[in-house]
Amino acid sequence: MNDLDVNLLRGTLDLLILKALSWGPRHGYGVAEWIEQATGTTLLIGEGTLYPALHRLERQRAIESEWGVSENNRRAKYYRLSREGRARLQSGTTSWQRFVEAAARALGAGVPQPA
Amino acid sequence: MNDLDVNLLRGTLDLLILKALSWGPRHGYGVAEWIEQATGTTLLIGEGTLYPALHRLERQRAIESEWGVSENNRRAKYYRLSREGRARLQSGTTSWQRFVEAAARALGAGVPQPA
DNA sequence: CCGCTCCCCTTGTGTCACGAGGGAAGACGT
DNA sequence: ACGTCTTCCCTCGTGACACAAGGGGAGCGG
Repeated sequence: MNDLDVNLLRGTLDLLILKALSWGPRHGYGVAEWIEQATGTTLLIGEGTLYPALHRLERQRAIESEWGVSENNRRAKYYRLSREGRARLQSGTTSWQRFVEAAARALGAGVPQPA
Repeated sequence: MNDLDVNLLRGTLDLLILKALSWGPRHGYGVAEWIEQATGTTLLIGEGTLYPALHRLERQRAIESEWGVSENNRRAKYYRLSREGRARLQSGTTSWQRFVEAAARALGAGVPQPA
């Protein structure tokens, strides 16, 4: 059905990850779970999407990692928001909203009757 | 300021173009103008972004083109929405809204106090 | 005839979501 | 002891695409 959703994630995924970590450290797997649940299973993040994104954010110093043990007694890498990450979450969310509002306004205007 | 807007256009540009044409034929330049104006100059579409997108949509039979003369007496290619294009505008807008709502819900939840 | 605006186009570059792969290690049943 | 399942990590190749930087032609006003 919705094979068009593709690409929409661009520019939003990073924000979702940062938001997932805004309540405290989480391991990668948990971030994906949070996103799925927080969006009512509308957004499903594959591992091939998630992990590169985490590494990217870490390289950009938006998040920091530390090995630990999960609640299921598994080896897990816990990510935590850095100060820059928190700032980026805020400014990013703001401009995301600006973008969405602008686009929604353009897309939402009255639809002319079809033929 | 907002150098972060980048990438957000992905998956939205096509819809904006289709929407621009939903009121009648327009040439490429006019499409860009419409988008800029309809979004309150929040979204500025470069020509290197616009024309490939138009060609893409035409290749996908969402729009059709025809050479003509602009209101400024210039040679111009006019684009018109096809039936498929109109259908795609509708379904695309719906799933765009679903995506945005889901993301907004996830991003909008209460922000924990910083440190 | 010079510059400006309008209007068209292409190529190269980088980013990135995604699918498909691979692996280790705890838990659990038999 | 030994599959199998789940949790958790990772990488690589591919395709899509926004964007900047180029190039051009043609009307128009000075």
